[in-house]
Amino acid sequence: MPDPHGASRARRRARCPFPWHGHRVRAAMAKVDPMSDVQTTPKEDEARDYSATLYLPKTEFPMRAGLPKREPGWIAKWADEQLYETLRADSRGREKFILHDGPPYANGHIHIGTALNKILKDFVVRSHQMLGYDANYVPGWDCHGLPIEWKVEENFRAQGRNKDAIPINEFRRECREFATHWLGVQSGEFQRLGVIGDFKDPYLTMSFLAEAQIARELMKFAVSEQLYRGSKPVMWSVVERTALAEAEVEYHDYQSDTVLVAFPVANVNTQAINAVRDNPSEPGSPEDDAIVTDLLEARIVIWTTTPWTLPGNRAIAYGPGISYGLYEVTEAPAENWAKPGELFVVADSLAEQVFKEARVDAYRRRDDVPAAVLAGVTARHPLHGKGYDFAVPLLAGDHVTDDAGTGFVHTAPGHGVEDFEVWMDNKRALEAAEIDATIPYTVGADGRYTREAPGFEGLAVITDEGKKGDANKTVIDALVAAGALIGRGRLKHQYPHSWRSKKPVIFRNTPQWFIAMDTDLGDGSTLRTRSLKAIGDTQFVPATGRNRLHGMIEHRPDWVVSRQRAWGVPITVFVHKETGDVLIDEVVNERIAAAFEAEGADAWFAEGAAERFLGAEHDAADYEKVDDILDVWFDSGSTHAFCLAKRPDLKWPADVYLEGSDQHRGWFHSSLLESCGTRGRAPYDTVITHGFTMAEDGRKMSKSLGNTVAPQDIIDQFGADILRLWVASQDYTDDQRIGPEILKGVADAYRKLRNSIRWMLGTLAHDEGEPLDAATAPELERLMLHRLAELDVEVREAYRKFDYGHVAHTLMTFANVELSAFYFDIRKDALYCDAPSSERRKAALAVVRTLFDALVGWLAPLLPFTMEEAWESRGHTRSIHREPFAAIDPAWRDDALAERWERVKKVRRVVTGALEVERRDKRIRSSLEAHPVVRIADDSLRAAVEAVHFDDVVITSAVTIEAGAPDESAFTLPEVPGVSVRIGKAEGKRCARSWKVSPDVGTDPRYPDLSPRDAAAMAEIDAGAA
RNA sequence: GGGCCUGUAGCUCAGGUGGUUAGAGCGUACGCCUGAUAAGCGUAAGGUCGAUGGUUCGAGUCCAUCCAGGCCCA
Repeated sequence: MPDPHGASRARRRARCPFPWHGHRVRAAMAKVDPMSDVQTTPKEDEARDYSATLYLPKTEFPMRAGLPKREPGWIAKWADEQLYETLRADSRGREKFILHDGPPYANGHIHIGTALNKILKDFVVRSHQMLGYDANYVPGWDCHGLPIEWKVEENFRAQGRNKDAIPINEFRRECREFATHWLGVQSGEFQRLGVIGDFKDPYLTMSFLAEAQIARELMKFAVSEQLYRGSKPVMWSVVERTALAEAEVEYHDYQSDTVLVAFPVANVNTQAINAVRDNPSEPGSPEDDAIVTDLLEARIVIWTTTPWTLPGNRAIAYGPGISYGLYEVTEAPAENWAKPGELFVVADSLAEQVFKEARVDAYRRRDDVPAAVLAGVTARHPLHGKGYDFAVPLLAGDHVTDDAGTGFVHTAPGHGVEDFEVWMDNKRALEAAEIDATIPYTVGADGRYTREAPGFEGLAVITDEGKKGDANKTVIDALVAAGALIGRGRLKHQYPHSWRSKKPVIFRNTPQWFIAMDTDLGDGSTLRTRSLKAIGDTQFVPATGRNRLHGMIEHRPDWVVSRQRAWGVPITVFVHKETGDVLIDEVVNERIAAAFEAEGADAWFAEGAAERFLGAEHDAADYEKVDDILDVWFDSGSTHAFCLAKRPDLKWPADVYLEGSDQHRGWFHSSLLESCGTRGRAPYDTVITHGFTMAEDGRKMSKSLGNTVAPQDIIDQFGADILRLWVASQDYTDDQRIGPEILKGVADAYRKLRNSIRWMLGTLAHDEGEPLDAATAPELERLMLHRLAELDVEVREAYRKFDYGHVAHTLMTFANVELSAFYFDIRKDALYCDAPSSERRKAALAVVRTLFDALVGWLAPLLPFTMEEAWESRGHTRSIHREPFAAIDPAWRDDALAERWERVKKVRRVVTGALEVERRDKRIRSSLEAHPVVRIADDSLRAAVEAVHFDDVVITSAVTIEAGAPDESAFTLPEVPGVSVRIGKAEGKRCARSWKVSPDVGTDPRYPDLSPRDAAAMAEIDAGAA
């Protein structure tokens, strides 16, 4: 049997031994305009090469994008032509759509999460610009704060200079320079991603204007009396005389004294017990009486590794889920601290261990002590009668465990975060019980006891050298003397140390500034109620963000806004030395703000600042100038105030805030509080959150696992548009994944899309701009216009809903399935071969042009580089980014037509299936060799097929449609009942130009090797060239 | 440990109010074309819908528990 396949291969090889030469030859030919390169005198002795007479795709738009190299060129071009400024001018007077930028922190290079964030913002901005808004984007940077201070401090240390020895404004100047450097770096990195915005005039939290406005905002809180001075324990390094953040602390082994201390029960409130009991209908049952009587004789045992905090003790915390017992010591050595007959309350699971440490030989459990009973217990301080005569309430705390200690936690609200929180949570109840909720300042900045630790004043907890002082020993001695100590020991454990001095740190109570969540603002609302209402008025994408933010605001404590730092906006407040009142004077406040606007916040720290700002009206000697720095969250929470509200090219409130979902705790949160406190509503209408970027396996990226992906690497290897397409093809509201396989997939998808655009460009090289007339266009063209009308609605809606995944998936599927594999494939014959005068060809060109304009526009927000390139390749000199989305006539929509074509496509599938069998069995190779005979039982279906050029639709040289029941021996598809297809060989000769097989080839004697259509086309071409 | 959230083919995603053999694109394999050519077309394979238990005539869809992962707290 002959092998036609092999033979044809052999023939090709014989013609050209170097197959790859073909590319060059064809490429060279493709550059020649077929219109001017027509052979006018066909030679009779050899077959004429008609390929030069076809309207083949012709374009300089390369198949391979070379994005990493070429993208910077587009950026330079946009800068040259001042695209951003032009867009603003273009859209002057339009409705504004404002996405307000959440400021990244100005230190270090951007990472993949930052890139995702900025790209998403760019999608929002560009798509709304093309939807017809004035979508102005002003990027911003967060410039103050600790991390920059650390770096600057490090730099000074490298020069052998200590932070304390540097004048504060010199230090601040260095911080400013550091931030300036990094925001410059990041600005370049953002622009490299294709982000468009006002990079020449961004907003900075350290600009003088911002610093002035931030101070103004803070002073608004002072004026409305939402700002108050309270206290809070902070980690304190005695050696360095400074507060430390958690990140500045490292844990090292440390030997601590441990003590078991007994607190005598002072009072048992049976009412309180009953209030907590499951069955309050049985108050004062005999059982309870027994416990109460016993308890009044008993002592509650605590265990601590910091005996020096006992003067600061104000409460005892117990675990509501822990089972406690009342124990009696029955045997103990003489002279033991815990003596036979004494009663102690401890957690059951820890009793054995506690009594062992207390050197008790034998004990017995007398009774249960339910948590409900403990709720009503008040104890006495072990140093009662020596200046510690207050009540020590028992408080429920979820932080209490029964895996170590006694099941009771000695609570000194000034010396621990959890202690502080339990204390504050119970503040109202304590005050109701007439217990003073004030937290004492028992230890000073020098690490020594103050007057508020009676009997121990002046003793050092930690010395200036970082060694243990006498505090522990003295306190323990006092406890022994009071008979309160029942055990002691030593423990080596991990204990926080300063990362600089490596010396141990302590928690000590310090004055701090708070913004009250629950102060009545005069209209019955509080910051909390206002914020919760504002959350209700805000739209969240995804919707779950509302719950998350609501839950946080609902339960958060007052906002601590003070930091004992150097680099930031100061808390510009004066406190009267005697009354402790905050000075409220608008004249002073305005003096401060005006000075900041002119000189920056450094003015607060300049010589004579207090006198300058207080002026003649107030005596500076009467006031304390607060030198604390504002929490940077207050800075960024105020961006709406100094950026949105101040810039005439923006508006307040913003349409959209868009950040990572971690910002529910951060920027969304602080902006909401700030804005509700000063303006009564949120600074945004919509909050969009994105998830986090994970490695390919769905796990967190980490340097140690080596699964990190840097945006710079992706840009260098693939280009920014690939990174952007990655962003667009993910559901950003959830966590995303990235890695080599995923990027390869994105690059593949990009290449396919790019090729479809390239083909359109090549085809449109022959477009002479014949106007589109939908009414007279062939059905197939009208079908494509119908789809455009549908897509127009779909794409615009998806952009309005910020659903970029939907845009990307829809458009890529459309380009692949309906264009490349269907419409383009079918219309190649008409577009390549039809005569210059062909209406069909002109209609197809007009539709391809319309498709191109629509697609390039729709994709421009996602792929700004590639679409600009495509747009320019069409000969446009005006950037695609200045265009609105293409105007699509809604009248193009024709559902009846589309429905008919859906059925035609089904029949097409049967034909394609039948052709595949023929190909597999080597009866045909190209579909143009086939002549399908299609038998259709259903009349309306047959009519639909007959109404179209079905041979074109299935890309065969001929087709026959028959009525009748399906031929069982022919090819059928179960999902398309009533249709059978038999494939015959197309009869006649192959047309040398169109390659279609037809008995009519040679009808025109002038072109014996052509079909009539091609002959007529050639006649026109030859005549035109003559 | 608490709050919020996620888990559908190798990859990226669809799957209103529970209803026949769970879909798409890409990728893969195979075939065709060689006039989109480091391209284009076709066909096919590929899923215990994270797991288990329950509600129901019927669950990817509802409930519970568990597992894995994420963010924020502790």
